[in-house]
Amino acid sequence: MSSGGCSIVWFRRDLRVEDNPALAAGVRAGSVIAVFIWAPEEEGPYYPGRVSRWWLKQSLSHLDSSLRSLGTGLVTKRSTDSVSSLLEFVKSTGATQLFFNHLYDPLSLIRDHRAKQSLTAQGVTVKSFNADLLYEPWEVNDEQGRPFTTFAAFWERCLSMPYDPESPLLPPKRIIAGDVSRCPSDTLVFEDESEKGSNALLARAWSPGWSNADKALTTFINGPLLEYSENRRKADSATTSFLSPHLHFGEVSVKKVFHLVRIKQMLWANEGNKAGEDSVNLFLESIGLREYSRYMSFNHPYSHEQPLLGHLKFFPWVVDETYFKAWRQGRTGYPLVDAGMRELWATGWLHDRIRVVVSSFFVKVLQLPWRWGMKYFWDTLLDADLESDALGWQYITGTLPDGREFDRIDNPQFEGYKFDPQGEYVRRWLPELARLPTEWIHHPWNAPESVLQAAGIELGSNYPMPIVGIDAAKARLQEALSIMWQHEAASRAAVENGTEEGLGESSEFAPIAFPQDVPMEEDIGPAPRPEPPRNQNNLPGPTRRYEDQMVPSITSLVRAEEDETSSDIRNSVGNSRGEVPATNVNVNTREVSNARAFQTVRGNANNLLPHYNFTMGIHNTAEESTAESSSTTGRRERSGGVVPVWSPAHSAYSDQFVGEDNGIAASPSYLPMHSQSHQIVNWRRLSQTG
DNA sequence: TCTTGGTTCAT
DNA sequence: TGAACCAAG
Repeated sequence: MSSGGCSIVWFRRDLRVEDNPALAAGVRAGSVIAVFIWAPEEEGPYYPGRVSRWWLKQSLSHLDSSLRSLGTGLVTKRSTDSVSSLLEFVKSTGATQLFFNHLYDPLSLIRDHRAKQSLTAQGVTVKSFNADLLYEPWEVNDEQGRPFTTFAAFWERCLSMPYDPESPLLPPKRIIAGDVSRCPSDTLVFEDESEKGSNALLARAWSPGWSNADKALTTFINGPLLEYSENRRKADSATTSFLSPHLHFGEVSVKKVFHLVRIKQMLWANEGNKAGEDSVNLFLESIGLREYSRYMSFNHPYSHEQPLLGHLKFFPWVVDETYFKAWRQGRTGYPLVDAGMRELWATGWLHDRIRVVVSSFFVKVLQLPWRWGMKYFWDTLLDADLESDALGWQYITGTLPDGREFDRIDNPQFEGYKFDPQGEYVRRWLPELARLPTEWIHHPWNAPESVLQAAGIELGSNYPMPIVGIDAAKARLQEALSIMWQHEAASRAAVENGTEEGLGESSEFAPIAFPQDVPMEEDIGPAPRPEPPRNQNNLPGPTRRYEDQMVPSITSLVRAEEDETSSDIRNSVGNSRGEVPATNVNVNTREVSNARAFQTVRGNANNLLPHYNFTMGIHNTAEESTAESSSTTGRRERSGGVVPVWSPAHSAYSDQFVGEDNGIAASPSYLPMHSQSHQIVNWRRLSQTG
């Protein structure tokens, strides 16, 4: 490759030296300057939560020492604008190349594209790579060359691709250090004083860093993997892989995971080990879901803030901060839900099953706006991952074509006996119920008074009554759904009659703000109130609001002319969905031709694009561009000359989903108002078992 | 072997 | 709720 020039390797969520194509490219090209830029403000509302920042800190120092032992250190920079920082790096080091690995969340897609353009304009050669997925999103398409819309089909295709995922790369043997004398590292601050105490506990349970990730992987594959299928019903986390935070920060490569698991798979298949095979399939499926989350994010950049199926726009969410608080604190009166929420609160971790239970309860029983829940997960989960969490919440909320039906409520009582038959999980996290016999552990409200007394429980006092009855919730949900469909129909009619006036302007559909700061209070406080009062419509619930809530809105859109209520979810024809922000204007020819492999973005006057504005006060790149989908079946771009630009997804496909323009004008800047909401968890109050 | 009714489980 | 699976007939 290149002639001993100096290259910058930009680390992000690929904090490993093994199987890191960007690093490998840098090493191949000559001397390397490894950089990490900490610019959390760029993430807008998704400023990483406390536990997540703790992990990042450890992981970076781990990476730094690995790099040092290979010959160079990690240069760290505090910044509010990654791209400017990169330009400064170039200036102060004379680097002639930039290498990095792809990310697929909307902000990264825009930022990385901008980085590529700015640096290219300075004469820097920029190359980017796939280090996060088995296959790039644009490689996986159906027969017609369109993206899949259901997970099963997507995953089946992944597993039967005509070519295997690339084999993982070995770590470099050594790295020639570039000259960094003129760009000293900044000391990055990831935690404040108040967070240190809580963070200290994390180190007991977790070991961030790529080589630890590697150990965790080996341990899992040689141990719990075999029984993964057997154990999946248990609420207890002990049998999970514990890889998700490692994977989130790219400490271990998915390709390597896949590779090693496949080896086991063949082994077990040869032995006729049925349990092993089942387990492998199941585990790979969860890897597949992670892939799918990137796939969805790439194809539908708004899926973290908007329902993909349009009718959900019209769901009348219950806006009740008391409910929200009860849920966060694990005081809903449903033991399984409460145990889960306490575990999350105390450890930043939750078994996947229980994530489904608590989020489903959140959306269907409490009928709180799903993005509140998603934001809370973001703030508290150790493995908080925007794409995965968005997929999960959309699944629960029934806004995916293959998601759960919205109108079926899972009963936490029954789920309790399913996932935690002996009540051990509940007893561990809800000490106040520890003495309750198993017979009543998942429905204490039915227990005879004498039993409660013997167990030292006073319902409504030291453990709450159910915050909402399941029957009441069912009725309320039916009601809400019928309202939703009415509105949906009305809106559709309005669109057809051309009388559509813009729902975004009606106050009824105004965005629902995230509750003012939601710190986890020091004390748990009194039991939440029981049934909410009826409102003026005689709905058995408190205030409802329409429109999907605006909570963590990364971007705000100025509405494109015609399309915000193309809420005909499945069949509407129309080409006006604006989902492609900004490829830039000055795309050089080579890039365009490469980019076309990704179905990229070029001029077509028919497509109106919304103008994209970052509202976080970080940048203001209101770029405009037009889009066209080319039907190229994705050509593989192994050495990656191109940053994946936002995929324009086929209109035929996209029309199944709500237009990714929600018609809501600028949201109030979220971050300034809620900058504290991530530092919330209080450990000391909770039992630390195990 | 084909049917059927009961279970289990949803990405 | 419905598809997929399994045991008994």
